[in-house]
Amino acid sequence: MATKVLPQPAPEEIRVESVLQALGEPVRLTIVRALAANPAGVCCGEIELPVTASTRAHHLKILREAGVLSTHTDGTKRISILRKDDLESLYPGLLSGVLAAKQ
Amino acid sequence: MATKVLPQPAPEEIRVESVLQALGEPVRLTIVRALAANPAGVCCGEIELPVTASTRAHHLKILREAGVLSTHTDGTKRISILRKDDLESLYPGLLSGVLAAKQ
DNA sequence: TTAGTAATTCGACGGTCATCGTACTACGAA
DNA sequence: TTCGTAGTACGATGACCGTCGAATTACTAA
Repeated sequence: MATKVLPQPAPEEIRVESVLQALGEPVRLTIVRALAANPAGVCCGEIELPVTASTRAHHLKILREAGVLSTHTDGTKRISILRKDDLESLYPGLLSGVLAAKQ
Repeated sequence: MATKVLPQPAPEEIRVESVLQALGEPVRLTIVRALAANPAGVCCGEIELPVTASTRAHHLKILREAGVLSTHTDGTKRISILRKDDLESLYPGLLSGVLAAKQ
């Protein structure tokens, strides 16, 4: 099965303002927490969110373009994975600090 | 000289969404970097920013209400200090990760 | 008291953003 | 091919946000 990776910024293109802005929204933070709990990747639609499908796609796009997550196709589904290593090397401690927050 | 501390959230009232949202704005990130470089505190007006005084006050208020910094009076001036310890205990690594980003 | 300085508050304006519904694309199954 | 499913793209709308100028407060110095 041929999988395709959706366009995303290279590590050196990632800007911290964009990452922080992406993380500073409740729905997107929920997505990031779900991805962190599933290192193997999560199908977008499986995350329970209080928004419609189009809004969900909108948030995933913002997270992907900010460099927070990576998405690849898998048939009709799309699997998203947290770019944990890239973020950790760019901003060591940032992600773990965010995830340490009690919800 | 009597100094007063401006109202700010207690550590248990600080929400990670608010902190991330506060940090995810270029002007405010500049302020945080300036405060991080001066642990003793900085007079608001001394930070070079591409905005007017009223906008500067607006950003400082957002940072203070999010729990990112603390402000106390010193005569006509107001000294702001990064709440490094509070943030570090709530979100270990977050602040250092943000500050590690090359500008 | 008077003048001057540092900073905030208020109201307004323009731009951005989260949200939705609808239409559309891509893929798999029958 | 036809249908159903997963997801995206587009346009519209209402809310929020960053910015500013003007007015105001708080403090110091003369």
